[in-house]
Amino acid sequence: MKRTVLLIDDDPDIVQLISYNLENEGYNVHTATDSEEGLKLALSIKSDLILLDVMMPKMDGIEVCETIRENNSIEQPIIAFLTSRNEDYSQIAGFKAGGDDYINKPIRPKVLLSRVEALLRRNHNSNDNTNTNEQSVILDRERFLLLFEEKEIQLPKKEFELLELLLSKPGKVFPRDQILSKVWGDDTVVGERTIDVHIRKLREKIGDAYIRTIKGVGYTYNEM
Amino acid sequence: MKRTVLLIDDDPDIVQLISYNLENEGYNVHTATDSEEGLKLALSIKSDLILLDVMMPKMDGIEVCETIRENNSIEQPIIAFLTSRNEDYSQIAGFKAGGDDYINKPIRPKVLLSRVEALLRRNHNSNDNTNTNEQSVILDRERFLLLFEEKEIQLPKKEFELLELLLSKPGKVFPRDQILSKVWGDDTVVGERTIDVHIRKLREKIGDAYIRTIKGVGYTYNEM
DNA sequence: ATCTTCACTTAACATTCGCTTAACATTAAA
DNA sequence: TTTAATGTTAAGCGAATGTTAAGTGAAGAT
Repeated sequence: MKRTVLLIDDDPDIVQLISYNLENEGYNVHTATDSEEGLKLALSIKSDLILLDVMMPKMDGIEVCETIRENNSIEQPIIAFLTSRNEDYSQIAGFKAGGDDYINKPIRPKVLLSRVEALLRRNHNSNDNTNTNEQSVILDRERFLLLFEEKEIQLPKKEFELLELLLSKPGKVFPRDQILSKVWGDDTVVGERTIDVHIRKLREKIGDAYIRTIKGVGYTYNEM
Repeated sequence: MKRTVLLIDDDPDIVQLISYNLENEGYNVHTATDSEEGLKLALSIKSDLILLDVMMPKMDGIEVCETIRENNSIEQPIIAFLTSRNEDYSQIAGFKAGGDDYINKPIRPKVLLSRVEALLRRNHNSNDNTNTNEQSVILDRERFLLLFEEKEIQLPKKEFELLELLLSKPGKVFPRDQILSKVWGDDTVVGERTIDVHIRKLREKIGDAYIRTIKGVGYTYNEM
C-alpha cells in the first residue's frame, strides 16, 4: 500500500532532493514550493504525512499546520516540520501547533527516510512517541526533554520517568506505592521523602498548578 | 431469566399464599417453615432474594440473616424481612443484621409482588469503574473525584470511601458498625460522632436530600 | 589521577490539612 | 415529655507532605 507524502518547502532544491528520495522508496509524493499552494494541497489531497518547512515567505509552516489541524473535515495527517538546527523557538511552536515531529536541516536523505518510516509506522500502532494533544506540557522521549511554555527543559531520568507516568493518564491519581513500583521498581527501597523531592523539582519547573497532591493517596497531573 | 426466591416462615398458610403468588409471576420459589431448615436452604441454594419471617420458634429471622451475612462463601442474596406492623424493634434489628427491606404483614399479594420486583431490580446494577446509572452523583475512583451537577468536587479519602460504600448499594441501609468496619477497619477505634461529621461534610457537598438517616441503625443513599 | 559536575537520596525541620474530638443543639422515637 | 441518637460547629492534633540543604557516588572533564 503506497503512502502519500506531501512536501512543502520554498527551496526548490530541497524539494527536489527529498521528493527524489521518497519516490525512490516507493512513496507517492506531492510537492509545493509555496505555503499557500501547499495548504490547498493539504486540504484537498488525503496525505499520510506532511513535511513542512517552518521558514517560508507569506505564511510560515506553523500557520499552515495550525490551519490543517483546525480543519476537522479532513482526516488528520502526521505533520513533521523541517527546521534549521537550533531553531528552538520554532520547534516548540511547532509542537503546540500540532506537529508530530521535526526534522533538522540540513537534510540527510537516509536519516530522513528512516524518520519518515518511523513516523508512518507510529501512526499504524498509534504509539505516540511524543505527547501532542495540544497539551501545554509535552514530553520528548527521544531527547529526555520537557517542552513547556516556549522552553525546552532537560529533565533528569527519574524526574522524566515520574512525569511520564503521571502524564500517561492525566487526571488519574497514582498512589505512592504505584509510583514507587513503576518508577523505582519493586526491589529498590527508598526513603519516604524521595518521591516528594522529585515532585518538588518537577513543580519548580512546570509550576505548582499541574501536579496535585491527594493526601493519603498519591499524586495526579491535571491540565488547567 | 428466572429469579429464585427463598421463603422462610413458620406459618404454612403464609408460605402457601406467597409462594403461590410468586410462582404465578414466574419466580422459582423454595420454601421452609422452619428457621433451621431455611438456613440450610439459604446456604445451599443460590437465591436472588430471601423473604424471612422475623418471629419464628427456635431461631428468629434476625439470627438467620446474620448467619447468612457472615458467610462469605456464598453470593449474598437480598434479604427482606416479613414483620407484623409496628414491630419497630425488629425492623431496626433487621437492618442491623444486614436486611435490605422489610415487608409488613398482613401480606397483600400485589404489594408484595411489586416490592419483590423493586428489590430484584435494585440488585441488577452491576459495579463498574464509574457509577453511572443516570445518577446525578457519580464517583470517579480513578481520579478521586465526585461528579455532581456539572461540577467536579475533590473528596478527601475518608469522605470518598464513605460515599463509595453508600453508593455501592443505593437504597440499602448501612448500619453504623458496618460503616465503621468497612471504612475505618475493625481495629481502629474512633469516637461516636466521627461518622456523623463525615456524613455532614458529604451532605454539604451534595445536598441534604441524598443521604438519609435511619435513626438507631445507620445511613442510606437514595436517588430522588 | 584528581577535580568537577550532577543526579539522586537522605535527613532534619516546617507546614498543611484531613481527621477526630468534644461541647452543645436538635431531632425523633418511646 | 423524656431521652437517646444524631446534627452541628469549631478547635486542635497528628500523620502526611513540603522544603531545604547536605551527603554520596558515578560519569565526564581536566
